[in-house]
Amino acid sequence: MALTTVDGLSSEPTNRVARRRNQKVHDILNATANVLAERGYHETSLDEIAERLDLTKASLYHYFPSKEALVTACLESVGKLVTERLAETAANRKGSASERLTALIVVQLDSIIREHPQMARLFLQPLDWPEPYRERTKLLRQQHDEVFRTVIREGVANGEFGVIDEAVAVHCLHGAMNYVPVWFRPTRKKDYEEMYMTVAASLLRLFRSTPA
Amino acid sequence: MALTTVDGLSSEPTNRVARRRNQKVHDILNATANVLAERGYHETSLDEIAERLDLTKASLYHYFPSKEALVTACLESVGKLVTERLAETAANRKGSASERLTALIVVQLDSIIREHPQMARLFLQPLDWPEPYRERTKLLRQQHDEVFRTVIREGVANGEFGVIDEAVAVHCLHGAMNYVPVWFRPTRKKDYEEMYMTVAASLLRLFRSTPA
Amino acid sequence: MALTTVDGLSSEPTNRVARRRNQKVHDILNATANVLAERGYHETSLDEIAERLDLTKASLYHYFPSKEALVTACLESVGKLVTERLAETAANRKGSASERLTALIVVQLDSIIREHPQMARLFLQPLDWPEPYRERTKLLRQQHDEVFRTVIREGVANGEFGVIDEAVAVHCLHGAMNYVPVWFRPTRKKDYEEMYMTVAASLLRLFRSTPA
Amino acid sequence: MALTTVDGLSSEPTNRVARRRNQKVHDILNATANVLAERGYHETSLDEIAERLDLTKASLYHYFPSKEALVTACLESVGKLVTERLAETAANRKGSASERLTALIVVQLDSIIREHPQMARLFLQPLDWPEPYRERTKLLRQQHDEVFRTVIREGVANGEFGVIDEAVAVHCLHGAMNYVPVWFRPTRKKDYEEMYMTVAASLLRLFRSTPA
DNA sequence: CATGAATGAGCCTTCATTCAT
DNA sequence: CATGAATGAAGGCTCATTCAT
Repeated sequence: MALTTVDGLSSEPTNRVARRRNQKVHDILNATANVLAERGYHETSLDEIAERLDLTKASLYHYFPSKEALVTACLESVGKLVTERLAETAANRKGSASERLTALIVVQLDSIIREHPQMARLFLQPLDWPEPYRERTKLLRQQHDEVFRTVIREGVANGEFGVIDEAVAVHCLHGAMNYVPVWFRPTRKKDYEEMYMTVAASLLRLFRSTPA
Repeated sequence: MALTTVDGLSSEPTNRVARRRNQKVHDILNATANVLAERGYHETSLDEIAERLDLTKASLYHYFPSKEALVTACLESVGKLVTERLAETAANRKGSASERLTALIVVQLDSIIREHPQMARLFLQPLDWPEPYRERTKLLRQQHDEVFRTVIREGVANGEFGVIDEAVAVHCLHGAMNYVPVWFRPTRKKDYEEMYMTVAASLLRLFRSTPA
Repeated sequence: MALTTVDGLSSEPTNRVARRRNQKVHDILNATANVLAERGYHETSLDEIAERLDLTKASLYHYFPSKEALVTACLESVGKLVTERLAETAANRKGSASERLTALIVVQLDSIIREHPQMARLFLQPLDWPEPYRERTKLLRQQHDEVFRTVIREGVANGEFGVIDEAVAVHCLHGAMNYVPVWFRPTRKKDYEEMYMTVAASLLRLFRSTPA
Repeated sequence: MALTTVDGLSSEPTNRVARRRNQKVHDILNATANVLAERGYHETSLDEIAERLDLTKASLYHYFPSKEALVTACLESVGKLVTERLAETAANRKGSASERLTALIVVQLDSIIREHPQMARLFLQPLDWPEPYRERTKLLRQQHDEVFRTVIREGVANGEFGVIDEAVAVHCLHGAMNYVPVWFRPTRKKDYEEMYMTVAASLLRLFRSTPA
């Protein structure tokens, strides 16, 4: 499974040494994301991450002080990426709220199914992660939520959407979207797009205003 | 092993012994469910289960041949309970499909939030469980799904409901419902009922037929 | 694998209770011998012995105070049986020493291969048994040896046999005989008799006096 | 009990790290061989091996992935050593077949009694080892056998030896030789050599051709 | 007598973490 | 920087043995 890169490192390194280090950190986060996606948190061992990088376990400790720090950094980096991609989509103000929400849903589904499968685990299954991670991932989820909330509020404001309880509706949207990887098994490449649209159309009904 | 009794006295002791054993099995499954709910599968150790029962780890092996067997029995026992409760609710044919689906959602939410918090993990998070459990829990989820599907089909048949894709809609319903424990934090007892109704009302929109 | 009975209990029990107990002890020793023969000492658990008797592990402790006592009793009982059978054979004074030694070898081979396979383990592999057994089995081996020694001495006395060192020759005989179960794999029933005779003929060469 | 070294590592290590590792592996195999020889397979625990090396059990897993792998490596390394020593002896074509077979027997006895007592267990007692080992040790025994067979065949070819059944005779030879550690208890150093010669002389009678 | 229950000690194995080189 | 080595803590499982009923 080829995943896109994962960390958000961007600030230009001051010198070659720092650049090298940043590159390495980037590689490590990438490998971590892959293992996390394939095996799930509890089956992820430092040994496996190190092996994929042709490194030793001990070397990982030069870049991250603990497994927790490594995994947290990985989650935050992936989370940031996904949220940014969503934010870009939301920033395009063209089209109706429905169209824009549909676009967000499609982006989210593509993220957690094809780009960053580990995120589905993160969003969906925080209960199964060890305590230390829960607080941190909560923040990630909130930022992520915010993007959806904005579009939904605009839809409500212009009468296109109508919800009983905004917070609840957003949570339901979230639960439904992140549950997709559990049941979706594509056989053809085309299946992805079809499923994205079907799911989006279904979920839009949570928000569309109903005629009096 | 029953010895042939010479006198006419029926052998009650065997019965009492069996009852005792059943009680103990029941207690063990209960303790297991609790630990599972509190810690999640991967943090659940036989030692902790045993400790809560004032037993040693080894004693658990008198009742279950392995951790896998114990957890599986626990899941199936709770799963059966939940599904039965749902089935009872569905069996009550009074009211519209909407009313009955609402009732199902409320029962399900109450089950996974108050009665059997460990079930949320089961329904929501199969990806993070070790391989041997996935197949078995899949069956449980399917039986569970079936109850909802039946009511939804009836709603569709009588024109009350209209869906784009039944399977997708049911999956979305499930994802949304089982995600509730992740975000819901009640402060007052009354909160539960309110939330149940709000969530149910929101999710019904996934199914209600929209006017042409 | 059906083995013949194993203990040497014979002294007439004084009453019915004692007779019952003796019968039970007899059964237990038999079952133990079977499990020992099939699994070897280290794979033999009290649970398996008990199961074959439709008893519980705890019940075995009514008859033997420990696993060690049970196994020891079993070994001694089987050992006695085998030695007695050998002694009977040796007691028949007809024939040359060669003929009589051949008969002993055949009896011994039949004992450890068909009748009491567990004995082969005992005679051959005392090194792998826990310390407490070694001393006790040593005595058994000596008694067993004695039967062979007697016939061999007679052969030496009448000039039929000639050995360099009697003790060494007897040990060699023993090692060779008890090693047979390791390499012998019969395909037809007839194979047994053929092998017995071939082995006996080969081993007799250890003793037959050589012409000057 | 002091044993000679045990592994066959010879290819010069490329660097100091590799050399260190090889040395450690060598030490571990040695310690394993010692414990195996003293306690037998079933009483051999990783803890005891580790303790003799001033290591923890976990450290052993840096060198061998399992107990089975460790023991197997140990057996193969010792087996190779013994077989090589025998092969060297057999390669010396000087002398009659009798003389050469005598030399082989002496080497074998010295190997299993003084050099590698654990080997006696291996050759003698495969029945008591867990299944996974049996196949592997079978091969070792066959290679080992082959050396003896070659010399015996030569003796037969030149009329010096005459056997009823070659395979049976070789098996008897093996059984007798490997049984020696069970009964031999030396009191003086000189005893070893005396016993070697006595046993060899006795066993040669299994093969020497008898005058018509 | 017989048994179900309970246990303590022991075993193999895994893994995040530390440290000297 | 990188690594091989080492480890402590923990986990699942087995089994001979004890004991109250």
